[in-house]
Amino acid sequence: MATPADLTVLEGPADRVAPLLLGAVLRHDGVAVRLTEVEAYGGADDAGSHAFRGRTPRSSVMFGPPGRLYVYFTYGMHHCANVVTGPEGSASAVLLRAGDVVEGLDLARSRRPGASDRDLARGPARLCRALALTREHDGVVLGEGTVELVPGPRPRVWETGPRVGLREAPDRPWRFWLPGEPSVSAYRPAARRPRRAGGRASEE
DNA sequence: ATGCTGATGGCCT
DNA sequence: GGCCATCAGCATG
Repeated sequence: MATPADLTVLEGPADRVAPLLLGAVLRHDGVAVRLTEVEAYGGADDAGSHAFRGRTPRSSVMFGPPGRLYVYFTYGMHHCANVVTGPEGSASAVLLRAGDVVEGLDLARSRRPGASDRDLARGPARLCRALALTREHDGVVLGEGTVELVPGPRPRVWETGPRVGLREAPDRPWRFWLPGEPSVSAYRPAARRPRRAGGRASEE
């Protein structure tokens, strides 16, 4: 059994920690993923953060100490995982957007039927699926249970841009990724929902 | 390659 | 009741 990974890197604010997680390996239940794309959330004035309007049942883990997983459920079918960073109480976290499967390839394939290897963990919900992370893992302490995070060498280069799928704070370049990685998802501005045509003319 | 859209349910006002 | 830190499928160029 290996010594626990040093996670002191997580103690800083999310936008400073996020790029340092590029290249880190997250392992759970037979599959490990090397992170290639992440996003920072939280802090005092991030309108795009789940914590922006204060502590709620869903976001409460974000307000706790760094080194835990914050996993939420969205769109009625998808899970997304974050690593909570510091300082404690700042409600900061790094969303794990994409990675490469580096262990347990066959298991990951079986969890994502029909997906190409490149797509196995390309996108936050796909990454959770490949790693079998669900709301059951919300709040777990990294390294103490079945979820392990092993930081890699400090990345030397990365790129930044606006976060994906957010209407708020499109100007804040808090998405970080490794250049040239096939598993990095394409940028898409937040979809504005089509309102149902003009009013209530539609029937049921 | 890009673009739209439905699925589907928890979360929050 | 409206809004999603999304994805797959299908359409089109």
